[in-house]
Amino acid sequence: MSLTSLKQDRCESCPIRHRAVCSKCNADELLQLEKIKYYRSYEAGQTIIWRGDQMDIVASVVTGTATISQTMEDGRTQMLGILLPSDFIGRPGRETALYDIVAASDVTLCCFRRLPFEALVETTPHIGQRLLEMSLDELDAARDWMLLLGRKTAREKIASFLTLVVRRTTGAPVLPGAISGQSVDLPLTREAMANYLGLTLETVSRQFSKLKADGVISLEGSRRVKIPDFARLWSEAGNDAEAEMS
Amino acid sequence: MSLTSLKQDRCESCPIRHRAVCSKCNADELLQLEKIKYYRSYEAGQTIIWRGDQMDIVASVVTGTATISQTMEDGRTQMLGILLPSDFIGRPGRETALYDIVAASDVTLCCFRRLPFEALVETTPHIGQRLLEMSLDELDAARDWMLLLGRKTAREKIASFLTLVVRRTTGAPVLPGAISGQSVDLPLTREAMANYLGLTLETVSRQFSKLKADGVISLEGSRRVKIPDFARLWSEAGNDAEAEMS
DNA sequence: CGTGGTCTTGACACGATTCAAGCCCCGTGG
DNA sequence: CCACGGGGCTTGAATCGTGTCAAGACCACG
Repeated sequence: MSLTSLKQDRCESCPIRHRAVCSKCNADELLQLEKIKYYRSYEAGQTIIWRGDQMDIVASVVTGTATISQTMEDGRTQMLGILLPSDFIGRPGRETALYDIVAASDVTLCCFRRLPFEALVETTPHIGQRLLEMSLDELDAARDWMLLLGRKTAREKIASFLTLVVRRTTGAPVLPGAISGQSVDLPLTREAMANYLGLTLETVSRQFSKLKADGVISLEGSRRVKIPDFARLWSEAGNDAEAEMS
Repeated sequence: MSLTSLKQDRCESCPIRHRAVCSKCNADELLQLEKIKYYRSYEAGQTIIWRGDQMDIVASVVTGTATISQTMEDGRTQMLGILLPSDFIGRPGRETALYDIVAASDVTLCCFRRLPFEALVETTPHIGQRLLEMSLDELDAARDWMLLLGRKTAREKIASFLTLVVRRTTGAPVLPGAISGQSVDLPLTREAMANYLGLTLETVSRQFSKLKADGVISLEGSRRVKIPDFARLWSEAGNDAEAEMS
């Protein structure tokens, strides 16, 4: 439970200044936000928010990775999303959390008390606009994941996940050829991947072994994957061959 | 391909006036919208939008039911959502459609050309605010569905779907006791349910038979279901016993 | 009365889970 | 320095749930 609270740097130099909920704000609006913000850190493994908690704050992820997940009474859990720097936590107008948020690595958040933030959303359109954009992007991501969960095989799920990791770590849209031969670190354990993909950890492990045996990937230790041919991986993921690899 | 276009009634008397994207608008703002809107109808089964289509419009569903879905190259398809009256189609800033939209019944839409609509979103905050609320609601719905797709058994999926239908047709939050003994019509075919639930139509059919054999439901024809004990159905759906049946 | 669409049911196959054992790596303490 | 322990990971064998393929029932409609 060691969490630090610190009053903080100027927003100007913030690493997520240009992508977070504040990205459209001008200098004036930024000042408003600066007045009500504070940073807070969590250690890897800590639960940041429990389902059902009172939500008195909203926040942006500044550094680290967190997960959104939901757990059934009997322990089955489904991860609903991964939160990376600049992603937003909480929802204006919502009083209690619907999902668990857990720090997957050490995490620091830029927090705002909910009520003042809501007031700001009303008065400064740029925040609301950016929040809308981000929400719609998340909605698209959730829907893509629904196809994966509902219809893809275990092998396709793993391949899809790997393309996701590649796109996230290399950043933005990439040409298939350009990124073949690269290695990426997996940000999640086998168990966490299983929860993300709607599988068991044993199935995840087996599919990694099979993809390796088939030459689609090679493993450099259990948490680092080399992808000799990205286009091959892409097609293993069950994606349209011609689809833009957004 | 018989679709009608008609210039139309005043927004004042619109059946979705108080729930759609325009619900927060005042009289002035409504006038602005009225100037650029037009109605358009589709017959059951017609595809309203194909994935990849140019999206020159956005729209609200006025009457009828439509589905959002995504199909893989080999034909596997996953339904991503159901669109009911007042639900919104399209996204400001997006040029091409990511998903197929299909009329599940006869449907009429209230359409706006995208560019003028986007301009309006910028200038009239009430539209943007409402759009944000609606998007966040859809995001929550999508996430709940992810748990279903990733972790629930076929039986739980069917039971969950039935509770969804009950809640939608009886309207809003309901007390468990109050709605036991009611019958509801299923708005989808077995195949459409299968696509919604990530199952095959045979599995859907079998689970209906089993739930009937176990006394959880009874069938009045294949498209009408009677639920003698809603609390029982609710627990079959794998939901927390104490959770508010929102 | 025939036709096509929707739904049900059965037999079988297959993919994923479950249960179990054991490996590897790393940090801790004797 | 090495033994120990634990977490993360892999692998195997058996089981179970769902998909696949196929046949036939039901029903509305022409």
